Amino acid sequence: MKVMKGRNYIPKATIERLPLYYRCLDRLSSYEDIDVISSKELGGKLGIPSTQVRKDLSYYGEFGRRGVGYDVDGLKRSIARILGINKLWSAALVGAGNLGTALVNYGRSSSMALKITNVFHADPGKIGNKLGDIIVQSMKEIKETVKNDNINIGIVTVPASEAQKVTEELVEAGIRSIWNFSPIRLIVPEEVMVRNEDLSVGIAS
Amino acid sequence: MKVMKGRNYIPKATIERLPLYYRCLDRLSSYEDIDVISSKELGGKLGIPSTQVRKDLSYYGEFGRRGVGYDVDGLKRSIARILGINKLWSAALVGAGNLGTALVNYGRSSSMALKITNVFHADPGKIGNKLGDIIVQSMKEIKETVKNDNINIGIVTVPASEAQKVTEELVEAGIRSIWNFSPIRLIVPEEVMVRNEDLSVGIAS
DNA sequence: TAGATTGTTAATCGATTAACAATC
DNA sequence: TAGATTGTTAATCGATTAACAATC
Repeated sequence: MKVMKGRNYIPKATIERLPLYYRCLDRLSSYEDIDVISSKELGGKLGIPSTQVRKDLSYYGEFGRRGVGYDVDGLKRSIARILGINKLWSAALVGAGNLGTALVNYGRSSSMALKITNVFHADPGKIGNKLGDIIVQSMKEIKETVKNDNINIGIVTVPASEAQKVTEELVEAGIRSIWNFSPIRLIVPEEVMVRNEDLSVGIAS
Repeated sequence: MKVMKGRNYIPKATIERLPLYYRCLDRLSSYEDIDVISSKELGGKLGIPSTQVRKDLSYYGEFGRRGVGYDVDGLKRSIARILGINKLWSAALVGAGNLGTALVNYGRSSSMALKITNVFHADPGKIGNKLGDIIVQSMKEIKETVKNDNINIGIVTVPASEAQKVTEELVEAGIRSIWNFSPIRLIVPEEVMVRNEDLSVGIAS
């Protein structure tokens, strides 16, 4: 039970902070034109103690220069490599409602780790419409599109009543990772990964 | 710095598990017609060790019967009381974009622990529009409305560039809990609680 | 050199789990 | 009574923070 912990164990909490560092650095390099940042400054922007920033990074290597700080672009690239953000994952979103539209917009503005390449919708009235520069497709095209375009992730933003059906279509089309925004627990084969983002849980604390 | 810990400290992790227990119990009593459940069974459904279930609950009181288990309905109601799910919280949403609209719809259909009673938007073009049966109000009215209508929670669904400004207005209006959907970390006075629901972090793990 | 800041070790703090008496 | 299961204490495990030598 305490076998195999090894020297190379990395805390879950650390892994979850990496995306925060990444996005902060991305913003710094894009909009603020800052070349070098100290752990204190980076932490300050995120509400994380400098000592924790350094500890987190130290699990993966030495990225800073003592007495100076971290090169923003360099550290950004290093974290990208750690997170596997280099290869952008392709995602198909099902449900071109308000939430779907919001997510597509989100994806354009901020640096998501995935790119929504296709949008599907059941209601024929919406098919052919554009969300940003993505044309809404018919559900009938899911299977072929997922295969041809090598899509890895399915995003479910349909009403609860349709969520399970849509999920099954995604799985059948070959999707193995699903990001579920509907308030129901999806039933999927074991090999399919579901991440639930149930907004209705809300502030319960 | 280690002052005031007191006997009545409750771990953050415990508090975050309560909604899970609640929803599981709710499902059990609604659909499965189960009256009594052991910590082992309840934990099993959630992937949580029985010993942790018992410890979590023990922070709040004694809800079970030794040798028997927990009364499903009774425990559900107890947790509801702890979480304050009985009294529905009122929330003001700022930003009547796609995400804001999606949340208002969500709130109507599923059982959120809060009710969105007002929607505000900066762009004058949208003021007076209806989201469901809520009329979009001008930002100028925030302060007065929050006070008159006794609103507890602010939901921020504006673009990143506006989020901090909007937050300050909410805080000034007397809001002490903020649910932040913008991708930036909000700066707030110590007494204000922020829950970040940053969708752009996405599937990064 | 003097000041700044990293990377890392050790100490502290917080959360989980094991063990078990109490009780149904 | 025998078996089951709670509530709680103590032990363990994991994460954060303080402290500081190394180094720019």
